[in-house]
Amino acid sequence: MDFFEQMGSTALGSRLRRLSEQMTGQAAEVYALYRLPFEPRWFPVFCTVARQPGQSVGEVAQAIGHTHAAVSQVVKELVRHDLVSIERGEADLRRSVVSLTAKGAALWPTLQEQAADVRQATEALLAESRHNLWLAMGEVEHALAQHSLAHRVKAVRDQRVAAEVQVLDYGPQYQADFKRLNVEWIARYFRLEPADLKALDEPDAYILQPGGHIWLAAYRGAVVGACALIKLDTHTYELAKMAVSPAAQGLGIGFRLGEVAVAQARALGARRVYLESNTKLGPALQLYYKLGFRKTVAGTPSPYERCNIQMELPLTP
Amino acid sequence: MDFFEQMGSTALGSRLRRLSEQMTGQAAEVYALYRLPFEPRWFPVFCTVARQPGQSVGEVAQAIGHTHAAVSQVVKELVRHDLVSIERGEADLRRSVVSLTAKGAALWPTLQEQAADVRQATEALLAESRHNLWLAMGEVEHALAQHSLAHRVKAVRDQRVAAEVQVLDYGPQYQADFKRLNVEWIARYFRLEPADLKALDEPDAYILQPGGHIWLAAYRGAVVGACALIKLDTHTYELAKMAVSPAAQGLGIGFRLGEVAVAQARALGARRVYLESNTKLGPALQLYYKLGFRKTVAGTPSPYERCNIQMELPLTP
DNA sequence: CGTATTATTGTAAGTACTTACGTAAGTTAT
DNA sequence: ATAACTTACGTAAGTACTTACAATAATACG
Repeated sequence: MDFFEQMGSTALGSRLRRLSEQMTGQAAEVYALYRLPFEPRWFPVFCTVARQPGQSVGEVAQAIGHTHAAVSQVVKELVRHDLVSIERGEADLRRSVVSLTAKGAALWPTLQEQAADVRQATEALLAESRHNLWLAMGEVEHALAQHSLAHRVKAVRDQRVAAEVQVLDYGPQYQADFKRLNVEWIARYFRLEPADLKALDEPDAYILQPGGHIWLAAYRGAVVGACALIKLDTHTYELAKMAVSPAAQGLGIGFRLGEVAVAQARALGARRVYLESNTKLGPALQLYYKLGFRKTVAGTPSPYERCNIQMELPLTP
Repeated sequence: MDFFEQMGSTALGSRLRRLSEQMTGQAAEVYALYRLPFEPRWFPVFCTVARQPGQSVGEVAQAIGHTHAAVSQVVKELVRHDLVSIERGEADLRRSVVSLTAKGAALWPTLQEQAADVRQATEALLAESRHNLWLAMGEVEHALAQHSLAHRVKAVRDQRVAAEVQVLDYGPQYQADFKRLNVEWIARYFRLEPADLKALDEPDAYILQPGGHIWLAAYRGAVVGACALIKLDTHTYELAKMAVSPAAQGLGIGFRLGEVAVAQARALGARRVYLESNTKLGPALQLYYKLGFRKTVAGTPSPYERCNIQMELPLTP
């Protein structure tokens, strides 16, 4: 038990499960108290049917928030115990329309009475606490519907990672890293082309001298990302050589590099930033989209075979 | 979903379950986010072992509040994934001592980091709500440990039933009920004896005239319980002919009748109330005990074959 | 010292749901 | 009218635990 205390809310899911098991276990005792030949898990289905007979399996599932499969199974059991009966739908023969049998109808008043007692007891239980469990659950469900847990955790991690990621300006000492990171992904998805090697081996001559820029991203002592901005003409720069090592992908490093490059292009007075990519590279395209790039219709021919999509980001001065 | 709104807290268990499922489902997404080859359900076990290696299966189960069987299964899976290893205990060969493998140890820092992120995210999630779910769960768990749900529901029901149960003084119109209720249980557990029939057929002559009393309990328009007080001598009354119809048992009707009888005995100046019963009748003996009766050592011989236990309640004037 | 009891674990089966999938009935497009 | 699809349902299998039971080791008792 001390696990929960130590882990705190990390184990929220486990703890919810444990409490729900405790509750359902005790629910069985409650039925025993009333000596009803009835299992707790039947309650939602039975109750829904009793209140409004003639609903189909799917409708009941909708009402209680379970799957149709679960309802189907419970209904089967209820039929076995002669508490409900099913008929084919009149207009629609696919539907299984459920209604109470005489035995089920006879049970219903007692069950309602018991439900009222349970309700009063749980309401008293909830009222005992300073923090109302029922309302708290409602709030958490609502919050999770807005942003999933994964989304929230990602936000936390991104913030933590952001503090640890450094974007560095290019220097000759990074040429090897620059080449390694790009070769890594090009070789993984395509074939290295001569045009690649020229720029990767001599970034100074092919990128920086013509008025371009290169950045690298360092994370925990390793260089894990790279990105370049190549000058095409006075008003146009190309975002190229974007690479993040697989181990560091998903940490928002590409986005950070892209932001820096776009900011620099804007500072240099560019009217648009252009890029070429391949539709096979889903996550990369998504990143470009998030940076504001949109697909261009017609395009300049590319020196790279692998490029089958062109995007651009117009910059308003 | 409107089921929850309509049923309110009656469905507390179901709702807890649903929320916990939602949480565990999203937990899987979180692991995917970190690209860890790790399943959420392993977490408590793995974490416990990583923190303090060399614990046995039973000890881990104790720490995380699951059964040893669950831990055994998870450990088996973790072994299959080469994350932990098990050895026989040194002093005690029954114990399965669990520790991390090299691969498991390598995973641990990342997992810790992830856990810290999850914790921060869930804490922010909880902080968003006015009613703190974590604290509310703690309070409810505590409250349920004090009194189980069944106990609470029983209290509610007893109160409701008490208002509907009426204890009636005997009149000739109840002779048939008085006989029926007693014959019912005597015939069920034993054989009717001549002494029974005398008192049941002519309660006036055999119970009331000699200075005794008879009460009946009515519940929802039916007479469902009976009980008599027979005068043995100036200072001693016998509690007898206690009967509650099976359908109404467990509603505290016997206790109500017993209380009335004992109060009357006290009002009549009795020093003790005596009764005879049979050890086969467990619930009845429990009722007598709750009323304050205790087993007597030696006893007067009984006219009834079925009596093998005698109890008495001393009354201080 | 042998036997009865207790402790520790693993395995099987159950629980109350889920997801995945197949079948039959209905609906829409050609 | 036929093909292609969508919908409703039931069945099977999975999930993450549980309880029940069996096997083996340790300990207590006479």
